[in-house]
Amino acid sequence: MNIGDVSQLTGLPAKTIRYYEDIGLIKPLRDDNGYRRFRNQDVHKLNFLGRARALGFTIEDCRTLLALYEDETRASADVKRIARQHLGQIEAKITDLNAMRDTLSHLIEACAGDDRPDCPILQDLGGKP
Amino acid sequence: MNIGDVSQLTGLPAKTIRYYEDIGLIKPLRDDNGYRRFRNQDVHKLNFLGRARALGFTIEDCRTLLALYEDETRASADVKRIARQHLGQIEAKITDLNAMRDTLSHLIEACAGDDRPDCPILQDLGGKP
DNA sequence: ATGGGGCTTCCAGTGACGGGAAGGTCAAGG
DNA sequence: CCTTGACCTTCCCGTCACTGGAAGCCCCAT
Repeated sequence: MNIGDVSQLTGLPAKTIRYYEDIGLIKPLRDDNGYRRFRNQDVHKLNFLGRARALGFTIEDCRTLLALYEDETRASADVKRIARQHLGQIEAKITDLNAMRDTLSHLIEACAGDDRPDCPILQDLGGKP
Repeated sequence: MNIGDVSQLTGLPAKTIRYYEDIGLIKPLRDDNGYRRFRNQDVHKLNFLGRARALGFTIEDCRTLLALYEDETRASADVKRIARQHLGQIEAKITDLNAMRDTLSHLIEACAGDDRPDCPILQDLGGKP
């Protein structure tokens, strides 16, 4: 399989697949013409990576998770620890964003949004003295 | 005022303040020795920028908001439009993160987290066939 | 005069790719 | 046989909003 087929199959852009090879996440073979040749295991790994990335894991987390995935003697505790840590970061980000959303939506509600210059949003940003 | 004082006052790193000058958000004066000399209006702008950035506005949004802030003849509708657009992006991100959190927390709950290799998290990432 | 802190500029790196150029390869159609 | 067009390759730069670090000037206190 060439990179285009794999891109179709996995939904990952060819650029991303090449990048994943660059950083050593996958190691497809090469044809005589220099084209990458992907085996089923490569496609499988790429699907794994796509799902892990969709859950927001960093590339380095993905590297570790993939290694654990391939390691038959892993301890599920190692996986769980990574996932919990990531979950914590997600929750922290959600908290931040919720705070931003609340502040912003209040300000937006208070703003007339007409052609006059008076604006609670700018007042707030300016330090509303 | 030198950059260190302003950094203290605004809570922004000196590096960030220099960066904001680089990209034209502020224009502090210069002393004869080449040091930046900040006026009150510069500090005020930096505080504005700090608050806008804390609400997650991009630098380009900040540039526009700052221009509106300084424009006595602005229409509050312009400000509100930017804020609403940003709010939409925040809400979209929250939705994404909530989905990730839900998926992740279910998987984490299902994972024993001991020294055995069986792991629903990896099963899911692997495509749980 | 020496030491230490503060200031300056400039260069490079971050994460996870995306855009685009320059050029090789392959199958089909004229 | 030639050309066209779709693929593929590598390489380099750009993204966003900074951050780190090096090399060097400036100023004040001891």
